[in-house]
Amino acid sequence: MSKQRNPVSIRPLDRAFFARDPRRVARGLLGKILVRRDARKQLAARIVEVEAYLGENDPAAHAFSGRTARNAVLFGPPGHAYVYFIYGNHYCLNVSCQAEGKAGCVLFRALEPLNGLEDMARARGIALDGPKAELKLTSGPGRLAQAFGITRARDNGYDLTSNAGSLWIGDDGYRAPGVRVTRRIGITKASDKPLRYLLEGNRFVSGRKIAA
DNA sequence: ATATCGATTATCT
DNA sequence: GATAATCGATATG
Repeated sequence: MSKQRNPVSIRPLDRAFFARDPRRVARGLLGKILVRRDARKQLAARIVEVEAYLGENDPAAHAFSGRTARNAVLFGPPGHAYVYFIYGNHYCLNVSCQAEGKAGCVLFRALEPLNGLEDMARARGIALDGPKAELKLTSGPGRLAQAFGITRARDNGYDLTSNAGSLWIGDDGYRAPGVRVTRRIGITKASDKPLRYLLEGNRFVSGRKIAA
């Protein structure tokens, strides 16, 4: 009778995990799991690509020009969802970091779907034909938000640190194999800084081409 | 295979 | 009035 640990148990990340520099949080989030649970669905997906945004010190960050109605969550406590709407079409999910008044955050760019793939496909409006279709479920910030039903009205400001909630982030003990760091995607300001973190070789990482 | 482009709206200047 | 932390479709080699 050796000590046994349930391999599928997932522990929520606590507030202290997010109360650090966004670069540390971004690295730490790789390999963790985003969970959506409501009456109808149980969605889970492993975090394979993220970007750090450094608050008021970072020209590419939404918080760069100070607090507004839109980015207020970033100036609040760590571990809360910051959801914004972009290009008239897409929602993107971030988690607030650092501390109250320090508006760092991490953008979720790609996930590897683990559970509830059929529900994700339905939310995305696509068919789950083959292994290739899975790649279109959660590879990209807009795609993963749609797959998880994330909207600003529903999720902005939501506390992501409780596994009693409908949206949270957990650790199942998985250890990230290799982490690669590149420039951030799709931004015009401070685009040279190495603040994008991804799991090396993971096929769910967004964007075929990598800018070093 | 990569490149370019239109969609569509909240937010800020 | 311009812009944007994107996506999917279309064009082209």
